[in-house]
Amino acid sequence: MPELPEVQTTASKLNELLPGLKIISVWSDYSSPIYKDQIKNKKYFTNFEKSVLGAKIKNVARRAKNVLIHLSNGKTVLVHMKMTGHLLYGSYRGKKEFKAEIPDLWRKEKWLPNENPESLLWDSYNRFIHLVFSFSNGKNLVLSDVRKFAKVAIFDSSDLESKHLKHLGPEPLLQSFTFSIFKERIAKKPRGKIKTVLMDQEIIAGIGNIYSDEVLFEAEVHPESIVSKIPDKKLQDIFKAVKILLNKGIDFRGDSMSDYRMPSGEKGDFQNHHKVYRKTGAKCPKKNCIGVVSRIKVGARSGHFCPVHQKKFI
DNA sequence: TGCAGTGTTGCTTC
DNA sequence: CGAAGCAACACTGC
Repeated sequence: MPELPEVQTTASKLNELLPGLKIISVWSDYSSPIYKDQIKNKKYFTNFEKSVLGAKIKNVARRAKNVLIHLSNGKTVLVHMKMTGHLLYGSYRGKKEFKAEIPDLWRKEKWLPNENPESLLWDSYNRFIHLVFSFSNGKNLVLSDVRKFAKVAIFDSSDLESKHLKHLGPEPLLQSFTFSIFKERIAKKPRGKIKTVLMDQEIIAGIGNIYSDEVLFEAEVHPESIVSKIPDKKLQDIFKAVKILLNKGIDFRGDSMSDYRMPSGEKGDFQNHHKVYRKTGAKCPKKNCIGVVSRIKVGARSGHFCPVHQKKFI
């Protein structure tokens, strides 16, 4: 779910909506175990609150699968949505005034992201709201998360790349991410299975289970192929497919097969364009291929592929 | 009814 | 050292 295209969609939308807004209050049920860093207990939350209150949003960006909310005071709020986290922007029943106690009410009543009637489906997610920023314009940014894996932290903006995001691999959609860089990165795991290596955030940032399956289908490489055994020609196909599919994911505004939603609560569309992901038993969509999509465990994840035309290099 | 499976990451174990 | 397993959590579907 939130892989690079989903996080990019969220960050881009928020970057249209939030810059210039002033944070006038922040609420969180900090007893929740999700706030691994500063927001895990009351004392830390007070510090978090101090750092964001009164600050203006400068802009919102993405690095790997992290949403980065840069503030005017030199701080950055980092949000990782993990499996089921959502950043939603909207109003509480159109009320202008916000009171810090209101989230308890939201859990029972209605949250209307962006006042979009279709978003009523999100009513059922009210009780999973764990963090609320409210802004000078009467609107709010909330983090809802059923499984409570999402991570929120605040850092000095200047420390981000040099310290907190240092371990991450390069951004695959940058021009500077060339074929030779790609080869250099995956060569760090010569004995790894290609699907697992593509999903390793320290090797390349942003690819997860959905896009790795789709990339390998496109490149016609079996997910269990061993990195060092894959011929150069095939590596080029994988490299091209990474760029194509991540861009396609962004063009379709993310993948909502599971429960990813945009900040408005609307669905993305990439789930309607899968070739193999969660298509077990379907006929291989490649022209003239007689294969049937099968599913195997690769590492601890399920991988979907066509056993006929995706070649295994071992 | 019960249990396997679900997008991610990071810690523990071997 | 690297790779594999599993935990964090809650819900869905077979």
